[in-house]
Amino acid sequence: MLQRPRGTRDFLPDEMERRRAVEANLREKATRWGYREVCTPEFEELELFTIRSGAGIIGEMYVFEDKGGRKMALRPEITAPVLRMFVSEAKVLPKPLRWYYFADCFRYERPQKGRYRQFWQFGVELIGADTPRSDAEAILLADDLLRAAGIPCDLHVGHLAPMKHLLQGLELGAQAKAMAFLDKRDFDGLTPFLAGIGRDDLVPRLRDLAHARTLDELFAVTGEIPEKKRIGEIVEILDKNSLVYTLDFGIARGLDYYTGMVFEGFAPNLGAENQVLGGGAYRLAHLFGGDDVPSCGFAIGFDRLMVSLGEVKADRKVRVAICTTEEGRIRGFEVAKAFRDRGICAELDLLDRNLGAQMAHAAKAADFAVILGQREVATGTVTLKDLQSGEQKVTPLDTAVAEVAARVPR
RNA sequence: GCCGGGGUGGGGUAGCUGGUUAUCCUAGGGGACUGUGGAUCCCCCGACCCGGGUUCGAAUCUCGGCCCCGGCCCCA
Repeated sequence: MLQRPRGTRDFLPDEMERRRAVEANLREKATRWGYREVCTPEFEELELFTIRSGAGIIGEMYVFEDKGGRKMALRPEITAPVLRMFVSEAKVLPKPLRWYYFADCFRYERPQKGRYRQFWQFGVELIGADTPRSDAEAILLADDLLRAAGIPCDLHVGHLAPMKHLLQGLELGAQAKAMAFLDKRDFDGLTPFLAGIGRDDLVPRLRDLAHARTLDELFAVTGEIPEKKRIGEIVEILDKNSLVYTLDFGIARGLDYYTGMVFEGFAPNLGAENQVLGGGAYRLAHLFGGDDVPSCGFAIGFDRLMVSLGEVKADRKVRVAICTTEEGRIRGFEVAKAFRDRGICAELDLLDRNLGAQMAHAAKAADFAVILGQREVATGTVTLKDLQSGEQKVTPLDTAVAEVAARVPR
């Protein structure tokens, strides 16, 4: 038996229906906010990703050489491709651009709960806006999407400015390290690190920063900083919209291209990999040869979302099973077509089963049975049976179709 | 890359201190039932992850690999 590649999954129809149902909710919501779908290639030049994230990520990517000897990579994320696309063909579109994508990504990592080597992201990029309101829109949209998906998510919202303000005396490498410790809330690691460079005086203020849950607590730590007004405006918008969230100025997001507002979302039932959403304000376009366009975006880990949702059933479509005796087999195709033409799912028996066996099958898989035998064929009628109630009647075909159509939920 | 637990029909399992034809449930196909139901009864289909070793004999013991689950690291 051939095995499927490690960290990948097969999806049976039940699961695909669940995934598509959730996906449809996400698309619908993003569309209502004015976001439109974009799509980029499944693979890109390797450099696109190393420019953004450094050569260190090569070990965690699917990298290959194409027949022309070019270094390529399966996309490990979609923000960089989208910004590449923006720079190469959308620079002149009226700003801001509101784009979303739903697509699969590939990372060569050790699989664990909610982490696969092929996984799907639903992401949003808001390009060319840099105001408290654009920051707030991204956060509110993220919340709206997670609600649409049915996930009770714990949203953490922060801003990098306060942390950078406190760390401004340190050299860049030390700043990055300190931020990584803070992001993990690893004060046991942070303290000796800062002591090692003679700055353990910062530890108490950093600790207070990471624990600040209100703006008063935040600014008590940082004092006046240039971003105070902007952070205040973001928070005001979130609060006026009754958003439930946690202020968290310990978020560092591990990447240096984030420029200001950052946020993350955590969902239950996920074990060690419980972050389902991450994003913030960033600047990337200049890396791909464009102007330094400010952007803001986030991505939702779709597979984690589905794991967190657990066992939910997608609504099943109304199905009609056409059950025939030998005399009705040919007419069955016409009858099935009449239902299909009205948008109703209709299936025929293909196995020469006797009527009893067809009915038994229909009872498991369908909502209605349409019985076609010698009598129906002779009189040009059908027998429509409601498999829930057990009621049945002999009617003309279009009456039967209309009756079933009336039962399809809209 | 590291640590722990696993891998038996499509799904779930018993066996696993080596020994006839590998257990049971479920799903699937057929029949009892060529004009009507998910019940019942009967039949059928279908599995020891792969490879080496020990042995008269391996699902069982052993080694390696692959994969799965959970965790560490990482997490763009």
